Amino acid sequence: MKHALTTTRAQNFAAWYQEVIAEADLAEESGVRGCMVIKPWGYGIWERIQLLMDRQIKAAGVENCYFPLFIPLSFFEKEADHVDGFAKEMAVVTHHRLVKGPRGGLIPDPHSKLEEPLVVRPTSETVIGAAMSRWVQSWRDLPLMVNQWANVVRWEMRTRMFLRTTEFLWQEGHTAHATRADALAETLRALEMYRAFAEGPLAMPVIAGEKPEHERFPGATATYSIEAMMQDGKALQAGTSHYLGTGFAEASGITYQDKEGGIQHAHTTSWGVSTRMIGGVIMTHGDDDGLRCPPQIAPWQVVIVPMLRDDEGDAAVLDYCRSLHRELSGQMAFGEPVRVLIDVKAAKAQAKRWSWIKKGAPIIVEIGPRDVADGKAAVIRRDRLYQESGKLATDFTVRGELVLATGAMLEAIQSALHAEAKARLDANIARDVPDLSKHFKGSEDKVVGWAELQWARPTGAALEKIVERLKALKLTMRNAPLDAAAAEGLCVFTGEKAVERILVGRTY
RNA sequence: CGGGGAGUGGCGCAGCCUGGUAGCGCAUCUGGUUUGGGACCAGAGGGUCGCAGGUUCGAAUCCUGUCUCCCCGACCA
Repeated sequence: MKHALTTTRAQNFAAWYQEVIAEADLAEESGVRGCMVIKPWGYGIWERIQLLMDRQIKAAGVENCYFPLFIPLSFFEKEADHVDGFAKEMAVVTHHRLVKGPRGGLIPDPHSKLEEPLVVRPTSETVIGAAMSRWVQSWRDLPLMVNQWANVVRWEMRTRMFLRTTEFLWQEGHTAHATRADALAETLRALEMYRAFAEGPLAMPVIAGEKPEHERFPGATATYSIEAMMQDGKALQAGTSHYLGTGFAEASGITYQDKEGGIQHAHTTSWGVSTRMIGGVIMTHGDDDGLRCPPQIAPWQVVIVPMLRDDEGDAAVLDYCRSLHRELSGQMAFGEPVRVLIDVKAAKAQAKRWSWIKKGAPIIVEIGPRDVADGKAAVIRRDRLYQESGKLATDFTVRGELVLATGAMLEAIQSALHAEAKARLDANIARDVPDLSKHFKGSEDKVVGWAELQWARPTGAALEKIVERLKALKLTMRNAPLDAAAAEGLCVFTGEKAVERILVGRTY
């Protein structure tokens, strides 16, 4: 069977990933280190993610706002762990004007040097904390819950499109609460929102759990994540939610007067998901013909491709497409009107078909003169592209039947993608692993997945030793699943009594 | 940042060692024949070789610097 991509997942997963991004027109290199241009199809997916996530955020009573891109350096110096975590990856603005340099070209004007350098935000706890300190006076001001959709910059050593870019787009929620219990509840509420979002609109099964101590967000008291398994068995951290304790409140002076008249520090949280999720969707649902975009986040769910012949028959084909477009757009899927596009681009029908296959449009409908005559439509479902014979599975359906079936078909595609990924996740978590190095041997070339281990959760030097041991096997601890069974055996690392179960695996 | 590889029409590459002002495939455009698994034939357009210096009569080719990309490590949403 001939596939649309030249590199298959089995041959070279990393090269395949890049080819999908290029061939599906999701993004391209920009010429600026680690920064990408997100193209319309890729950005359209992000807009769908934004729209659906934003509804969830608002439904939880969190309000959107916007904070500055530039953060005074001194803000970062207030929280010691936070600085340590981010210091080595900051973009810093030191000047505000350019002048002609001695050797031609432009250089920063020495006279325009800033009194205090500005950092391009890598995350906004510090600025938002400063605002919260002004906004919060009384227990009546709590909880204070805000969110912003923004870009952030982290100067990473090594970048990969969508997965780790120097600049990325995300959503960051920041909340302040009166008590630890309230803040923890909000942290877990956000985590559950992410879990449900990944499993729903993204059709991407994940494990929600708590990060071990050494994997926490800089400055956090507790960090939770959702972890997705890519088709090569590696883990992708697809969202995080942090309980920040009172550390940031102390650093920023977020205090309130309680009912008894005493002054208290607020308990804060932060939580975010980013454009990385698109990378996760690619590596979860992509196949050797490109992306398979889950219908809920597909910018276009149904693409009608007219088969035009540059003759007098074209007008009838286009008319037919337009009325079909009207009928399909009147259908509902996932509680929203179906998003339908007629691809009228002046390109050959076959070329258009393959471009939409590579982009992963869930349903492709081809209309030629024969369909107009028969009152039918040729339907291709992206999740089941081929027949057993290896031929494209094109279903010639009566037009009216297609219209009525479309909503259910989109929902079926969404479920099928999720079920496929869920089966893979479940099949690749090993629960009885006596010998880690043996188990993960060759995991670079074959899918090994993760191991769920019982451990004693030691701290300090004992933990460091375990981390080093895992590192030698290229493994990291992902999270301790919230819904895991209680530990009942001995720690695989120390032999002590185990206190929880933790996932380990290779990661992106 | 350390080790390795690479930047040549939109994309993928050859040419570089042994300097003499660019070539191939795909894509694009035009015309014709085609048309439900990525059509065929004929013709045409498009690059000064990542960028900046240097050596030379002459640089894609040699030298230096620099930027970017890919792979491996350290770092990470």
